[in-house]
Amino acid sequence: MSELAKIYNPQDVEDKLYQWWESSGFFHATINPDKTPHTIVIPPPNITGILHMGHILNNTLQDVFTRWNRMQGFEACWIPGTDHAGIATQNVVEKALRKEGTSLRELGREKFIERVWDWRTLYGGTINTQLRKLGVSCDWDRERFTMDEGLSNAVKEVFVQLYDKGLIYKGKYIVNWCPREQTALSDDEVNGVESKGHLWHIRYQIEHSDEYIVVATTRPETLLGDTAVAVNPKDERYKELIGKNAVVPIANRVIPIVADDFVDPSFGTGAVKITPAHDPNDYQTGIRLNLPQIIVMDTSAKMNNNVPPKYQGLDRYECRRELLRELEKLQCLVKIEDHVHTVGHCYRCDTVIEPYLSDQWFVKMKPLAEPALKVVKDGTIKFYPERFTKTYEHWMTNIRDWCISRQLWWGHRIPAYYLPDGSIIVARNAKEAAEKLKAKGSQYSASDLKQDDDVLDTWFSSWLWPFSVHNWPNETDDLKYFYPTDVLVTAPDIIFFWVARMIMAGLEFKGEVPFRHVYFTSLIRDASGRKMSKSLGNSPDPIDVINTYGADALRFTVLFIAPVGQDVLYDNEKCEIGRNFANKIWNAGRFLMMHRDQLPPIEGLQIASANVSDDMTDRWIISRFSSTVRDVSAAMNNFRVNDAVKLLYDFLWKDFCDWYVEFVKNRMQETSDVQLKRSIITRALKIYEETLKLLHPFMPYVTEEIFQHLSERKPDETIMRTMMPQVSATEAQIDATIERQMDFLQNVIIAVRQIRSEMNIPMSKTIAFVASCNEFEKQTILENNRNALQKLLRLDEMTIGMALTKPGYSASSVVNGQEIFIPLKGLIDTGIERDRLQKEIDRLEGQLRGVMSKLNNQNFVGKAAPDVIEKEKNKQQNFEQTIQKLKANLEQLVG
RNA sequence: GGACGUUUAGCUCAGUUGGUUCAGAGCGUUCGCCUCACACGCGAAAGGUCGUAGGUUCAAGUCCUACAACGUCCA
Repeated sequence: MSELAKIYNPQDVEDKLYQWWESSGFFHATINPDKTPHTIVIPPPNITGILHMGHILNNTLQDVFTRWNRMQGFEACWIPGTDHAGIATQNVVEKALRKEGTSLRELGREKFIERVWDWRTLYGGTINTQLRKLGVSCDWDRERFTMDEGLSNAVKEVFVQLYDKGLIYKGKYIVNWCPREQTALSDDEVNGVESKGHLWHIRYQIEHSDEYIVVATTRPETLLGDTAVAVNPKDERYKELIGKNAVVPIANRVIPIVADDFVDPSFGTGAVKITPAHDPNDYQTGIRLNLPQIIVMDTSAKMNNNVPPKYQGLDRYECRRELLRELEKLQCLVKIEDHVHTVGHCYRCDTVIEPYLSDQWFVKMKPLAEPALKVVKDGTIKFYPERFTKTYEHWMTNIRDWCISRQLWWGHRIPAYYLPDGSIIVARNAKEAAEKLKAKGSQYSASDLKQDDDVLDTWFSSWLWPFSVHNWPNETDDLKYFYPTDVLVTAPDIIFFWVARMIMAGLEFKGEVPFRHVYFTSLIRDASGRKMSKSLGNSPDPIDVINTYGADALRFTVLFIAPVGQDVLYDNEKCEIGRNFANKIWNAGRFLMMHRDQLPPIEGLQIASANVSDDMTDRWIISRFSSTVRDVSAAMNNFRVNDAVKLLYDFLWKDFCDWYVEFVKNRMQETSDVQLKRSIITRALKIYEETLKLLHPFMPYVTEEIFQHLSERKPDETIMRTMMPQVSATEAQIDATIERQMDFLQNVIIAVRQIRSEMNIPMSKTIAFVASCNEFEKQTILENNRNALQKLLRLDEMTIGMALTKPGYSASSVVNGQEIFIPLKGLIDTGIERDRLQKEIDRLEGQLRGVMSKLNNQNFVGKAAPDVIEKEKNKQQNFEQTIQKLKANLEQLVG
């Protein structure tokens, strides 16, 4: 056993331990019928991603749950993996191609996809390498990728099943189209951004008349695709015009003026232009009123051949400018108002979304949503914090169909095959498609089949993740054992994208919920509350933080500062909390081991039991430890990780180090009995070791490192595979009497320290101590701890007795009814002491007044519970007695 | 516009079922200490009419209503 450094240095231990853990297979779970599994699937990070602070919190939590349950005796399995991220990955590789002077069109589909796989091999594992630095205990042998063969099979299987059930359909629909990515996006992939725009008032001439109708629009360029003008049927202003026709300026197309309840008479002019092919609301109106749909843009949001030649080929915004200029010239532009409205942006590239009419594949969501809503409502799946169930319910009851096709090459290609006559065969693969074709007795042959060019939304593979990782639809042993999972840890912003859909998929395809608990993490913001983003540059690199403070420090800090369900304001400096705590743990162990190793080796010594001792401080720390086991376990069972971390911090730092270790120090000095010394230190080390186990899930490295130093370990003996202290085994040792007695002793010590501090008596000066008790029990406590008092308070003289008289020139204090005197002849400043006593008297008299106003209130005495009244009476008595003593001391001081 | 959340010490936050000396912790600040584990430390102190206004109750930081500010999601 080597000497331990004075300060814990994470750099010396982290990589070494992680390699040992991983190579020893400690993270690996095996199917074990004797154990209950505890499974977590990682929210698979994007292969193009690098580790950021959000991942740190999320993955620390998953590791905490995994390590905690592993040490509770479960067969804990945390399945890692990555997500192929269609748009993001295709973008990254396209960018690389552009640098090389080529493009994906030039390469062609097959070559391009090869290039993406190459890229993935080279860079796709970055984030998992980084995650290892955090200390995560993932079962890396089970690592999966959403484009792996097994997962692809799951995707195809699901597509076919849903299609056969009539839950997948292809249709023309107005979708969110990203002109830059050249793909449709689901509603959830669009961010509404509030932006300043204008409301242009444009007049349309009434056909065969000199009259006009003025419409207000935020998007004048779409007027080229207008197929109606709509007004509210109740709007008196326009009643006469309904049924007449208007002429679209510039396009000079004649369109009807129609009535629709949807129109808000108070908005703009009360008359709106209807462009069914370029606006989702207009699309609905168009369907209702059977209006034509004129597409006026191409997929890049450039104006197409359906507009007058002068505008063809213009970008939508150029077109807007040109059009406005022309309208002004024609005196059709009546008014321009400033207008703030929400504009959809692509969540990947931030380009303004163009609502666009196109052929897409959809999943009918209603039938899937109903059972998924039920399991959350009835508590089969629990959300933490619970309030997210409301968000979930709201979304699930207003669910819309899911657009799942994406116009990309990178992803799961849609398993739909077309025949020259336009008919569709949906099949798991080309061979099956050919078989189905044959079975239909079609005129066509297999060579006529052409697969759909589009791929599926990435989430269409993610929603299967909890069972596709086990190669479903094969009923593998892993699937049987490890599904369903226990807890999902994720961010609330993907509750719709992912969580809801996983629940639907689990129920639909496995007939069972995919997880029982969903823990929604906080959002990490910077110190001034801004979201962390690349463009702001306010996002620290977690790897730098780990290198500076240590992984344990980062983990612990993030858990310590993350309030449940609230955003976290993070700042690198806060990692000092965790770093200092790790160092505290380290030094406590170092100190105890130093003492142990100074003792001569003794044969055959053993303490009867770590939890049996006559010593009050031993019994106290055992009680405190047992309370901590109980409370931490309860917190973990309720997913209150933040509470667990604080309980452990307080126990180790305050109870164990500040008090217990200080007592141990004295007891070690007090005796020369080697046997006794060894028994004291062994017991302290035992409690310390058990505390390390409790701490291990939160701070895996420092606890393992010390664990290895604590005694000779077998080569494969690791703290992460030990058993956690169990509530059932410890709770009988919680001893309220001992805790109360210790509390008194601590209060006495604190009182004397206060006097020292306020009287400016340095520790280099010894003082005398007189305790005048009125309770025998309290006197005994002090008697039994003479040595500790003497050492901790630096006393040269100690008098403990019942009803003693106050020595002259003394500072005084009343602790739990017992009087403490510190004779300070020559040192005492009566002014300071008088102020001190008066202040305490004032404080207590204030408290007493509060109590008396209750007790004098007939309503209180008449209506409050008897035990509450009894407590108030006790308080009154205590306050009065203490005040009396303080006053007496104050008078004597003056006299 | 709708839903949800937040508002407690200079800062960041605990405070569960209304009642225990309930007004707390960490950081920061001030004072004193290199006390032989730790200065990434030890000891002590100052600091808040618990967002505002009402209400319920013997009793409200805690429950109810309205309002304000901020935040998130949805339209």
